[in-house]
Amino acid sequence: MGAQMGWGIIDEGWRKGPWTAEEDRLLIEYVRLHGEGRWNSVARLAGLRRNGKSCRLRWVNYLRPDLKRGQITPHEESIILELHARWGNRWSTIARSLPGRTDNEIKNYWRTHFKKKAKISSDNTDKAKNRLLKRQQFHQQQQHQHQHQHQQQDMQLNQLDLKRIMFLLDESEHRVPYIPQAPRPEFMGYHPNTITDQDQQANNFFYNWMPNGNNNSAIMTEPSNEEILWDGLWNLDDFGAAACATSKASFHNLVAPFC
DNA sequence: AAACATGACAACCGCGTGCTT
DNA sequence: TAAGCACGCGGTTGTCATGTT
Repeated sequence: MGAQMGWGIIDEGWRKGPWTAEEDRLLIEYVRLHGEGRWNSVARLAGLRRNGKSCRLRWVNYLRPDLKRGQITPHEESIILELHARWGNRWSTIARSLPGRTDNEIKNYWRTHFKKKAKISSDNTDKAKNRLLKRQQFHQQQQHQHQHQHQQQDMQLNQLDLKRIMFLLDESEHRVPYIPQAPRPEFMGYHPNTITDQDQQANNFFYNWMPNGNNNSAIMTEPSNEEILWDGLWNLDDFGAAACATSKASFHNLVAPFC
């Protein structure tokens, strides 16, 4: 997609656009030798014609060895939804609760999977929002009166949420033996139709770099009841209704009071 | 079969924050 | 204390793949 469409161009001395396998190799080698950070030195020390920002992004989002690859699992999905309900678009905060997932990945996932549903339902939920606002105003008044009490309660809630998230993740780990998939060339940002021997070589380097021995045969178990439930919920037109429907399970602390 | 729409994802950009000098 | 720098974050854009008409 790149060069012919204006990508891969040199801008003020810096290369832009999709990364090549060779660039990845150089960056991985750089981090292996010097560690993360000092991204602005990468160009000089690693011989890359990329600015520090670009290098950091590539490392954080694709090359870090602890990254999961492959589709977001239903359990991760439920966690994303729950944490987004709590924190909003604080993707990095959400990502911290999902080991191996990046803020960029979660952000993209949210935009493509949830935002449209939310938009569709927004018209239907305007009234609900008004109710929510009124309740929040009421709640704020209460908070003035019992601020100290609420602070303590919030701390307890956060701890409970964290525990539940960890539980969901644990459950997920045990039920779904997740095996990170080797990324397709296009996922790596390379041009699938123009992969050279050098690219292939560097790609092999990447596979060896990734832990747990990547292969493409992700093992999936039968979906659990909860997964089926969530799968069904995504198909509901009224997102708000979905949220209320799941209040017992995942939204207990978040939306149940307003349903 | 072609045109168009949508999904998915990589990458860039601008801004805020915190650290260093 | 202020200025400069590095880094991180969230929003946005661009491109290809896939599905639909």
